[in-house]
Amino acid sequence: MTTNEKSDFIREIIDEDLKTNKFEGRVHTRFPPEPNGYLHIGHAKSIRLNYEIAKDYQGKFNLRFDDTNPEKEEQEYVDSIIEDVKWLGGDFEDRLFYASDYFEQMYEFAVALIKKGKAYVCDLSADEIRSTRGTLTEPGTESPYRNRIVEENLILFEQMRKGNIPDGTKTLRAKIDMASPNINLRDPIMYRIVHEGHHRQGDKWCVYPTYDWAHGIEDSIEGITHSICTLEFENHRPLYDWYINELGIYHPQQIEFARLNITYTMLSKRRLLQLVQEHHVSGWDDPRMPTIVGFRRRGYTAESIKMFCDKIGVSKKDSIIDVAMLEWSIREDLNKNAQRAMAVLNPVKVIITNYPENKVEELPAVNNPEDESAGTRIVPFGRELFIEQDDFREVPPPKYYRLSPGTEVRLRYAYIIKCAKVIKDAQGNIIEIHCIYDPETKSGLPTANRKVKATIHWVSAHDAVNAEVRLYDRLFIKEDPDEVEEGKDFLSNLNPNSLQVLTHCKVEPMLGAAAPGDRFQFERVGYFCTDAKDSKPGAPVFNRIVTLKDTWAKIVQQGKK
RNA sequence: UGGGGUGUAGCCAAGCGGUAAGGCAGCGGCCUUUGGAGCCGCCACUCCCAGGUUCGAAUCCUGGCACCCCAGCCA
Repeated sequence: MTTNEKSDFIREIIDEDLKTNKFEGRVHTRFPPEPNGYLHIGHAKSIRLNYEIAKDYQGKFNLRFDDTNPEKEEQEYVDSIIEDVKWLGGDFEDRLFYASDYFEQMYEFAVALIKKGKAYVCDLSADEIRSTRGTLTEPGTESPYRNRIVEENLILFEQMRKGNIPDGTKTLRAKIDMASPNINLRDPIMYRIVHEGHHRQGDKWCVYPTYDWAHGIEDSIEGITHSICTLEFENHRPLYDWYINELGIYHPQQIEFARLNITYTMLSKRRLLQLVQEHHVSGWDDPRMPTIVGFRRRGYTAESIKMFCDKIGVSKKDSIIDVAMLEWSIREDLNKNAQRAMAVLNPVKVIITNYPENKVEELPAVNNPEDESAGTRIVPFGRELFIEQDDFREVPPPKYYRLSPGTEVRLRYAYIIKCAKVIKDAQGNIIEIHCIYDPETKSGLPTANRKVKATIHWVSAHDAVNAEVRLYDRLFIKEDPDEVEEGKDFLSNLNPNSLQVLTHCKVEPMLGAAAPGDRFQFERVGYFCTDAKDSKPGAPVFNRIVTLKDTWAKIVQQGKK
């Protein structure tokens, strides 16, 4: 096996099927979302898995909405899902399908099952069905309507469809085995009556198929070969197979894999909806959300998410991926591709007292040290600058390399400066740092190579652009957001500091013209993305995508232990 | 207590009877005009446990144990 050949248990199954010619050499996968919410990174894992498999085996990949429940589904979700799947590179070409387009066919199949004596109309209420289903250890009891004659079932089912039977009073059930150890086989419900408009079908239907009944039919109609889903559907596979076998239709193979979990991250659609509805976040696209729209607004690239999905692999083991893996993916991408810039988030003024009063120099700065073709740009330098408050300490702690009274640092792309004096206000806050520069140390000069411990970034005070910077941190303070004290829920694990807004940042001129969605590395700070909604020309707003790895922070951290 | 799954390092994950890949994290060092990046090195004498088969077992057999899923007219 070559090193770059992918291998996982699903591909092994496909290889075997190819060998035995189970599907005449075809590979056809699908991603079947229910349009009841926005896609999150867990869906990205599934999209990439299904798409990559189809691509690698020269097969096909479908996008199919599993829109069988009108009570929860909306067109807004359909639209966002299509956009997100495309953004993630899931190319379904012209194969965009809707389960609801198969409703007539499903209805006919149901009639066929009734005629076979394998399905019946049941008058039991939801409560009665629950109480007759039995338990995990005890068998259920048969419905008194189980042996209705075919003709009666046909008539009643038609009436259900016509809409003259109230919600919840009748269902169509498969006649399987009330004593099965697999509860899914205890006469499962195929249709329920729901008088609710459907986002695509309008009022055409008032009976809606359940997942188990619908899904295999959908896969079969589309000629799917490998129907890949998550582990919780493993118990449903016998039912998936039963329906298809009884119908005698083309039979795809269902395969289950472990869904994605990430530390400090909530990936439950229901809970993400709750975060949005209760305004714990600004919306589905809040940059702290693990949704695809959230990651996109935050500044994550599609490429980084693809890399992440490749790296985590696929198996049947319940797993929780370290969020550091995700952060690694975006740094890996942006280190190679992001334009560098200088931005001072928490500014303090530096005055270079021996630098001429009105002099301005235009200094060349490298756009990307990892990519020579990115070229250079010009940054203005002058007598008054802003530097990061963190880059100066009046009393430097051990191993602190940056500026402090009497020490020297290099200003990136400029000169070496030495701190001569600290100016404070009446409260003792540092308001100015007076330095002297050494003209011989200008970057590029042969005499510039004097070693100093640190290089710091800066922005010319005269030319600085004011910016807002939003520092995002993890949304939850616990690795497992669901790990809570008695009586509390996951909301108690929300990180109160997940968003910090800085409104007085000073950034280099080039950043004033940044377009929405542009990504930068603010040197020594992190990767940032111009906010697509709130950033304006001349008044830019930047989202922090991820920090740079910070060795100094680690030293500080270790010092505290 | 029924059924279905899963156990390889802190987190993922290869491995398919021939003597434990790789990545993330971590830890050293080198290099550096980003405390970034890069480079080098370290990081499982052992694969949930106990027996057995075998010249040889993470891989096969037997018996345990732990964890996850299932009692929606959700998907």
